[in-house]
Amino acid sequence: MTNEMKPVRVRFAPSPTGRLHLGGGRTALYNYLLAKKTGGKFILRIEDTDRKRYIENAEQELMDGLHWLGIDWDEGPDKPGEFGPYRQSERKEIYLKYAEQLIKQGDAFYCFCTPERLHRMKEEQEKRKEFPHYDGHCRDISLEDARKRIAAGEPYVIRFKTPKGGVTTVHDAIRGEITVENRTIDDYIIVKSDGWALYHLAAMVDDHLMGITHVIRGSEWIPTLPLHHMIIQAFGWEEPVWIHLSVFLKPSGKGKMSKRESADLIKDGYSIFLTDFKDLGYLPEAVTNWIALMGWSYDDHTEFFTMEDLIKDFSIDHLNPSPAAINFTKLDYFNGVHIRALPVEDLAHRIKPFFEAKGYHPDDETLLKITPIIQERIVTLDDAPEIAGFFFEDHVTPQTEDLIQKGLTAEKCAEIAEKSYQVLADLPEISPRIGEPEMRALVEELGLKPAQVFGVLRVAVTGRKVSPPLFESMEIIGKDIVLERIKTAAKMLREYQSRNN
RNA sequence: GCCUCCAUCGUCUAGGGGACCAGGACGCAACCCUUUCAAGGUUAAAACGUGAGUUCGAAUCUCACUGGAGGUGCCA
Repeated sequence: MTNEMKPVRVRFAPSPTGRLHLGGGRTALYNYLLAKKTGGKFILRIEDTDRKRYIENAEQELMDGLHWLGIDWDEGPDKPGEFGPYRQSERKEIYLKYAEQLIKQGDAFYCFCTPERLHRMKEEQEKRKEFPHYDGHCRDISLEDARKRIAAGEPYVIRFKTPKGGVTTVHDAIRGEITVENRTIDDYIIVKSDGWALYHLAAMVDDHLMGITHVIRGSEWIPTLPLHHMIIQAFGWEEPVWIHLSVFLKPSGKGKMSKRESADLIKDGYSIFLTDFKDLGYLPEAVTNWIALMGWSYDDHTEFFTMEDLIKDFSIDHLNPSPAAINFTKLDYFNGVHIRALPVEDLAHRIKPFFEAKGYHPDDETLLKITPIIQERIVTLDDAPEIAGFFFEDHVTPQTEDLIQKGLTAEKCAEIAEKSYQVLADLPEISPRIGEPEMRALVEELGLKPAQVFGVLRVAVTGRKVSPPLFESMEIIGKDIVLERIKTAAKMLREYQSRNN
């Protein structure tokens, strides 16, 4: 069905009031996917009508976050199109014009109630255990009187006039019919006293003017969906297909992430803010794959998706309406999978900054050599300097205790180091091809287990008990340094031996 | 409180009346592979919230309850 969909026009319409989080990223992604899939257009619109909440760098971070994920738009603040401007703060007059139309039609009215009166009204309603709603005080002021009061300089807002009886039913593409009693829909303010339109008006006007065919947005808009429907009806416009996505819950599944919890996450190497994932060592491919699957699925077994795959396979009828708990463990899994899927050169390029951030100075040649042997061992790019940083250190500092293998004495281990030295010193070079066969012969000769002999070597050469494959590592380090380190280790073991006798 | 939405393994999910004593994935456990750590392979444990109803037959449809979430702003 979706395969034959006509080109859509969709939009992602965030407000620059904070950082772009996972949920917003997913909403943007789904919009983008639907546009690409149908050969339609994806529009980025900035909803910045609330000047009080405006945050200076938010818009830039928003765009950076989307770009990092691999999402680009056809029209937006930085990409003029025929439906612009794409910042609501630049469209003030447009909204006023349409508000005026609503007033003339009798679908909206001027309201002169002071915030104080409204506050008192609300308190009384709460005392009487009624649900808070506008009491209709200014609903029936004649247009003539209203204009006089405005001319006299009285402050006012514009409210949409909702019907008092009956029900309103709106269709959502993934939830079916959503029916609400009209009496529960308030006479919402659509233009503030400062002359700025509110979301309910601005978004409906823009969606219409920008030719939006499908609105994919968060479920927090479900309660006001009937209002939006009424506004569109009042103008006589064509209604878009509504698609309300579920929310993301915290990992426990109990409620959504609080500000405090979001801030704490970073200590564990996670975040819910899109722009943090890069520095945390996550691949945009992995994050995209991960969030795509929280609320959408393809079939009962496919889970690896590139952006290209997603564009090909995405469809709105596989969207899931229920809330999803964020599972960071699964992100780690996806990151590993996508790291392993990367060409070596690409991965080498991506881990370089992480080495540099830890103070290493990786040369590209060495980097290219170590990348294949750590590729299946790192979960985040950030792990790379941790497990392979020693390749760029001049000296390693093994612990004597680590050099002594389980079930062996220091003396025996010293002997292993010394004999290994002799074997390796005679070779033209050390690599899995040249060196390993000889060393295995030595293992045989000594009557030991491979793990014991290689264990001594591993700690001696890399300075650690856990490392990438031994012979590959020694090849990269080079014969001279390897021999020097083995010699040092042997000396340490001998010293330990005499000290403890 | 009121309104609305949601409800399958711990988590993400497949499932849209018989194909399901419910499939996949993460995680967890065991085993195999193995010079460490990973990766990979095999196996195991693990779910249809409760109660009615419709039907020859319900995870799938209806209702109630329960639980969870969202909304209730001159925010978006």
